[in-house]
Order: sequence, then C-alpha cells, then structure tokens
Amino acid sequence: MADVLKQAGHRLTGPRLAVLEAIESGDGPLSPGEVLERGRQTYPELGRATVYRTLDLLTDLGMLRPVFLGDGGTRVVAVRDGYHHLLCLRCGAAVCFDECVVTDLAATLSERLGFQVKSHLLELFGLCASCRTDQSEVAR
Amino acid sequence: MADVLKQAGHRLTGPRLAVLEAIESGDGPLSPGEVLERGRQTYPELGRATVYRTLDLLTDLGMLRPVFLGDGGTRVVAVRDGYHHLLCLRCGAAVCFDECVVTDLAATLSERLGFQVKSHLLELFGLCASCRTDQSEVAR
DNA sequence: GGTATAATTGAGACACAGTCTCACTTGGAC
DNA sequence: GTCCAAGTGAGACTGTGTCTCAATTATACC
Repeated sequence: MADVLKQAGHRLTGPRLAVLEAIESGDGPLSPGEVLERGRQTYPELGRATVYRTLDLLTDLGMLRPVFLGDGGTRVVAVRDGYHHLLCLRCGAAVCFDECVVTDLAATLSERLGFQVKSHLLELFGLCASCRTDQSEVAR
Repeated sequence: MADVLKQAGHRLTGPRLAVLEAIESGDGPLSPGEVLERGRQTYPELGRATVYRTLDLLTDLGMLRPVFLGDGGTRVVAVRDGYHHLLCLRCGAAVCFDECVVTDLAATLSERLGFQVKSHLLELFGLCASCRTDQSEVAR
C-alpha cells in the first residue's frame, strides 16, 4: 500500500504509515475515530485532520472504500479481495465477495434510461454465521 | 402514507403531516435539513427533533429508505416504485428502477458463507441523461 | 552530508448533523 | 368534555468532519 502512495507522487510519512498500519491491522470496516485511535498506538502525535486527509487520499487512490453500516456512521475498508461486502448488523464484521451482478444491470439501465453509470455500491446486511448461532440462543 | 401511520397505531399530527408532505413534494432524496425547511412552509413551528423522530418512524415502517450520495450526507427517499436507485452525482436526481439482481446472489452467498441476508443496498452512481448532455458542453 | 522547498503536519477553532431531556401540548378514546 | 399517553419544540449537548495557519519534514538536488 505504501508503494502505491509513493508511486502516485505522495510522500511517505510517519503519520501516513501509522494510518496504513491501522487499516491493515483492522479486520473489518473502521471509522475514522478508530483509525485515529489505532494509529496513535504507532504514532502518538497523529492528528485527527491528518487521519481524514489520509483516508481521503487513499480513497481517491482506490485503496479504500467507504461503507455504510446501519448506524449511520461512515466507515472505511481496504479494497482487497473484492468490491462488495456482506456486513453483519450485530458484530460489524465485513465479508468480501467477488461476484458482481451489477455490471450487466448497469449496461441495461444505461441503455434504457440514458444514465451513465460511473460506480456502484452494493452492500448486503444481515447476520454472519457466528451471530446467527448466538441469536438463536439469546432471544432478543 | 398517512393511513399507514395510523394503521400502525401512531397519531396523525400536524408536524407529521408536514413531514409527509415535504417528502412527497420532493422529487428526489432529501436531507433531514431539507425536510425541516420544506416542512416549515406547511407547519412553521416544526422542530428539528420532530423531523428526525418522524423520519426514523417512517423508515421503521418501511415508507422511507436512507440513501448515500457521494457527499457523505444522509438522505432519505420515499419507497414507491422500487427499492433501488440511480443517483446522479451532479444534480442529485434519483431514478428508481425495479430490477433486483440481488435476490439470487443473496441466496448463493447465504448458502456458501452461512450469512443470513436481511436487507441490501444497491445504488448506482453516475450522470443522468440531462447532466451527460451538459457535461459534454461544459468541460470540467 | 548539507540545503532548499514544497508537501505535509498537528492544534485548535469552527460548522453542522444528530441526540437527548424536559416541560408543555394535543389527538383521540372514553 | 375529560383524561392521559403519545407527541412536541426549545435548547443544551455530543461527536464528526472541515479549515486555517504556523511549524515540521521528506526528498530532490548539489
């Protein structure tokens, strides 16, 4: 990830490395606040503005992707295995999947409605395997 | 819409009617702030807290749906023709479409990953027909 | 290794969205 | 008409994200 940053003509700084590390250490979507908190473990002087700036930069470079959980908070995940996610409403876990059923649909709609599709967002919400088990035990 | 509210056991009040009217008068996704502004044209005493409360209520009743434009702001649209939208990144127009390509996908993923899909979000971002025309004239 | 400089930084002020509380009001059942 | 729980607005509050500005620093160049 650091290489991509450098090759795009951006400097490789301590704060940025701390943000990258925070994101890579996370096993699911992280809020900017969480990135700040984790990043400060590596680089204690890390500032809030820098986190937001770096997240924007990484998003522009296509390394991150915003996601929206049910709670309304913006979060961010590393773009790795795929562009789509299953998000667990209970534990917040994100599971990537590769299938993209949207490409054909985009072509159809573009033709029918004259809409030029530039990007899309496909998220599935529900319960992951382990939370399903928990929920059947604990009635809510 | 007012009937649904009543049948669900909620009161039909002036502020709520103003919110309903504001949403129905809108021709696209509205932010809570816009709903407040429009609602006050009908009911000038309308408060911010009431708008949020009513939007939550209508969302719970399945009459509204949150959407996420690129700007990060939360907006809300009436669930009418379909559950999915094409969102114009330029003028903010929302175009509904009915095709749902997600149902089959959800079944596949549920089987493969043990994930119980409860809902999904599918949004396509791009340029609507008229903004495409504008953009080819005005270079950006 | 030293220097110049433009990119990057953190602190802190700020704007704004959304939540919460609480005393007051009101719809609608009776 | 009366009653009361549901609903309300005002305003304080919290948290998120933005902006500015002076200080710092990565890196290209010598």
